[in-house]
Amino acid sequence: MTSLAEENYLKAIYALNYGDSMASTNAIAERLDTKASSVTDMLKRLNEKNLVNYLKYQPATLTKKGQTIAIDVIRKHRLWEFFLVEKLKFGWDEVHEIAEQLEHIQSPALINRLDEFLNSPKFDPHGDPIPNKDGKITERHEQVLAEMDLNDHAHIVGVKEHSNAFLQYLDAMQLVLGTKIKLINRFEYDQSVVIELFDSAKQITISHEISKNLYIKTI
Amino acid sequence: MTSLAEENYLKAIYALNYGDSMASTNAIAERLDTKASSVTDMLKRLNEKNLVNYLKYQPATLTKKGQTIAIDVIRKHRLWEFFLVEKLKFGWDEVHEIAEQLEHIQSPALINRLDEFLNSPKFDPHGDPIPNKDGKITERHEQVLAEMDLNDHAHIVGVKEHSNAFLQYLDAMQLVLGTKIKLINRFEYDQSVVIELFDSAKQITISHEISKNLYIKTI
DNA sequence: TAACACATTTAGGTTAATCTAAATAAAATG
DNA sequence: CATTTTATTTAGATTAACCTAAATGTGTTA
Repeated sequence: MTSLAEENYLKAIYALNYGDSMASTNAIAERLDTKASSVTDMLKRLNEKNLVNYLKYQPATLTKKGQTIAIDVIRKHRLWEFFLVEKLKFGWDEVHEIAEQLEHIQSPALINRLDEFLNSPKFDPHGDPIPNKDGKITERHEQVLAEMDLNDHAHIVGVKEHSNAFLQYLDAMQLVLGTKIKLINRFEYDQSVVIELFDSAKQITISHEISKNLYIKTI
Repeated sequence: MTSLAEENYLKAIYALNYGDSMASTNAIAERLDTKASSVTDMLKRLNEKNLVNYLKYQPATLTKKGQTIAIDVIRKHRLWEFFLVEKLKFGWDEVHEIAEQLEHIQSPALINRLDEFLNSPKFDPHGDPIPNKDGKITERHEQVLAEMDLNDHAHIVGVKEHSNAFLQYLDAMQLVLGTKIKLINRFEYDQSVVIELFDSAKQITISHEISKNLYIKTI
């Protein structure tokens, strides 16, 4: 049995090992808002339990067992987020904290039934893929709005940033998932872009900071 | 903030103070499957936090604050049970353990939206009343099948026992909530009763042990 | 490569929640 | 009502998860 704290460590280590980043003691500590010494403590325990590969002074990685648990927690998190938005009508900026609690409920039957009830959604409200029952994740080699070509058409399919401030900005700009856009112009000066929203036929300007964090799929 | 353990103690004390029973140290220990010394410890802490009235060697009662929390946890438990049965299609004998976990999720917004989503149900799948947002419980001065008069008609509206064995027995006998029955006969010898099920027009015999634990409402 | 900065670990505590064993109070009984 | 039984509390440990402060290792730079 894995405790709530352990699950959070596994999730953090999983997330930190994405791309070229590593799960160093300090990185984990910052992510979990705790102290480095506490992390060392926990890494030893998780290593003992065969959930984490840990050698003094080196970044941690997940064992097969640890990864299975981490992905299961992520599956639960994203399924609950989908439920909260689709069924309970929460905004996509309101669900993270609640899902952080719900993801720790231990009941395979519950998650299977929830998945069925929701018709096995493939993506959560932020466009992140929901791992399936066997832990398989359909990783989308996403393209980001900042890399889009002039005059191309695309759908918004996800966000790279998950902060409430960012999500609320997108809401205000009507840049929700599924929105169809066209790239009208890009300014060399600051890499800001002008896009057209198909539904409203409006044109808006977007900073590089924003366009870097919006996943799109060209049509 | 109240911890998971504290919430479970409050719930136990609330339940044990029902009717003429009392929340003695031993009674709480048995209910929570823990040791009496642990209970004494916790009672001191809860008393310190003004959630429980506790004097050495005397049974505990809840303060106003403690009762509010206990009822809120019960509200969450029963709403989740309703969700699990109505939406996720669990059997009424499968939901208790899952709801024991879900009841500790802290998010007033979540419970309000869940309540709305479920159309503010008044009773959970076992016929127990669901406290409303203000903590008000519509206590039904229930009559039990064992006290029913000959030839009277009634609906089954709840169970007094919640064990899986009992619920599964009722399922097998088709004695689910809402079932319409008529009392055909009562045997003085062992207080067993013969009832007729309206839907199937079948007659079945039921032991006193069962009829004592089935709430009914006469028509 | 010696010295420094920074990352990490160790040592030693703390807190909530539990336990066992021993002590004490309350209740029951002859 | 004295004694025994039972309930409850106290004393002292334990465990997971955290902390602070000190020590030590690693990597970078002069």
